[in-house]
Amino acid sequence: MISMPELPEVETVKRTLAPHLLNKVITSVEVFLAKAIKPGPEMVQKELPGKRIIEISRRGKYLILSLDNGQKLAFHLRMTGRLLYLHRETPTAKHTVIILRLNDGFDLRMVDQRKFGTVNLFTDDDPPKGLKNLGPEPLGDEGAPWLALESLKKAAKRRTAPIKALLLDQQVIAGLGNIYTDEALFLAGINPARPANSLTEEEWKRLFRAVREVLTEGIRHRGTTRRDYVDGRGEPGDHQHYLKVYGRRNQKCPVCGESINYSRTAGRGTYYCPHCQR
DNA sequence: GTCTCCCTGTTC
DNA sequence: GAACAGGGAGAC
Repeated sequence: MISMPELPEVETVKRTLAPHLLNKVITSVEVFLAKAIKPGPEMVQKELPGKRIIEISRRGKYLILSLDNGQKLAFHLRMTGRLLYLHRETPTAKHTVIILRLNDGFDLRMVDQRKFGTVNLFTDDDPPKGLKNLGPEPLGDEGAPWLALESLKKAAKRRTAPIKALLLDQQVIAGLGNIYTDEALFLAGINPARPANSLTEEEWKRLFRAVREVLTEGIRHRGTTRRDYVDGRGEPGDHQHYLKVYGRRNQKCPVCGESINYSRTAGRGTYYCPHCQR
C-alpha cells in the first residue's frame, strides 16, 4: 500500500476532516503504536482528554490540530498514514496507531501500515524539529511564510546537487514529495539531475510556476491515489489520472511521444522525459 | 553534501 | 525470497 501523502493529499485530508473535528472535544485517547507518539503515550493520554479542537491546519505535509489550551497536535503521515473520521463502533483496523475519541460518538483514527508516521504534541514555544525548520509554503497558507522565487534561487546558489534534491528539501520548500516533484520538473522541461545552481533565469520562472501549478491541480483533483491514499472520509483522489510522467516508466511522453525514463536521482525513483526535459 | 535505517505489502 | 517503494532523522 503506497500512498505518499504530499501537500495536496494532506490539504485534502484537512479539508475533509475540518468540518467534523472543529469544536469537538477529545474525550479519551487509545494508543496502539507507542513509538509513533511524541513526547510519549502517557503525556498524550494525560493532556488530550477534555480539550477542544479549535482549528485544523496544514503546514507542509503536517496536519495540525490546535487545542483550546494552546497545545497542538501534529500528524505526519509519511508514506502510508491515513487519518480517518469514523464511528466509534467501527472495528479497529490493522496497523491502527492512535484513536482520539470525540464527544460526538465518532473517532479520529490514524492508521499506518508502515509505521513511519508520527504524532506530536507540542506548544508553539517548542515545536518539533521538522516543523520548526520547515521552508515556506509554495501556495501560501494562513499565517505561514510564502515561497518566493528569490528564496528558491538563493537556496540553490551553492548547490550542485540535483535540482530534484532541492525541491524535495523540506527546509527549502514545504510539501513536495516524489510525485509532485517529478511532475513539476516535467512541466518546467527541466531534467531532474541538473545541478540546482545551473538553472537559467527563464528555467527558474518556469519551475516556480510549475511547482505551484502541479500542487494546485493536485488539490483540485483531491490528491493522488496510487494504491491507498484516501481522504478523511475514506475516499480516494483523482489526480493519478492526470500524472504526466510519475509511475509511467517506458510509456509515451504525453508531449513528444518518446519513452519515459526511470532512473535514480536524489536517492529516489525518478520519472522524466529525456527529450522534453533538458 | 550522501547513505542508512525504519517498516510491510507488492512486485519481480 | 529478494528487491522495491520513500519522508525524514541521524550518521558519516
